[in-house]
Amino acid sequence: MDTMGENITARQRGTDTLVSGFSCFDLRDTLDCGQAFRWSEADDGRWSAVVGNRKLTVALRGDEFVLFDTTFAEFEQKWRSYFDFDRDYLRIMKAFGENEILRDAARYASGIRLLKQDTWECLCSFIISQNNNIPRIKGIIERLCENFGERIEGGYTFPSAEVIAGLSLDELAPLRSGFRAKYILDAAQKVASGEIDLENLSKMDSELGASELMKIKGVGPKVADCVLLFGAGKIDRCPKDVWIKRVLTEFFGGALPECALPYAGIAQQYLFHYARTSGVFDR
DNA sequence: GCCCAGGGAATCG
DNA sequence: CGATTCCATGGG
Repeated sequence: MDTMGENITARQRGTDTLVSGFSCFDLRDTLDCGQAFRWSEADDGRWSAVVGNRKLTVALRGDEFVLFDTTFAEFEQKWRSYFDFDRDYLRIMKAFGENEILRDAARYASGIRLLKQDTWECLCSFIISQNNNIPRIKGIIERLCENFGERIEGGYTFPSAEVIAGLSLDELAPLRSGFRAKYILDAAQKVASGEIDLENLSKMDSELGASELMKIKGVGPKVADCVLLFGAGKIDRCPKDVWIKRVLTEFFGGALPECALPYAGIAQQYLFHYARTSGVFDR
């Protein structure tokens, strides 16, 4: 099974939860690779983000992953699936070994894990991502949360579709999101009204889910695939952004190799990171 | 000033 | 159909 885990162990120590037994995990690779936009690193090496209704702070210490101010029960209920600890990344990387480029990319980006994010936040974030760069995407999302999210200890939550749906285009102006503001509004209205049911996506056929999502203005194949992959657990989706298109044409003759297809989303993450930051395309 | 950025809609031919 | 062009904004 592709969901078989790595036999990780988690235990509570004081107010923190400690996890060990995973094989592939690097915080920068995972939290700053462009799949999620709210994580940031502090001077002491800890990473923090508001996830759902609370702010979470984590760190990697040796071979242990620390979740601060977290109970074991909360880890089991929320963070275990958020950090994708029920997946055997080592076995997937082994499968990728059949292809040389994929093997290199997987080795280069081996610290990436897929984060299971909130579907609505994911939809909104990747609408904002279109024809945009990552630092600016982060800025727009930050302003979205500060302006319309709920104030909590240490930050702001991501505003609900219902809250956004009640706003006007003028009220979204402070985001400075450009032409994307009307897309954010259309997404919020379709979700809040129930016209689009994001909760169903994980159970739905992926192609059907994609066409549902593409009813939203500003959502095309790429954004839809990002929502399915990062927000609905559809591991076989491969969002085709400019980098992946370039990798596919220059290295793979247009499509991912057979060995990558069951985990196309993970291959996509490895290749995206590899293409963008390793310098393979520089020359 | 010019280019581009985790695309997609509108408008061509 | 496929191929261009435009879209707001900000950083290099």
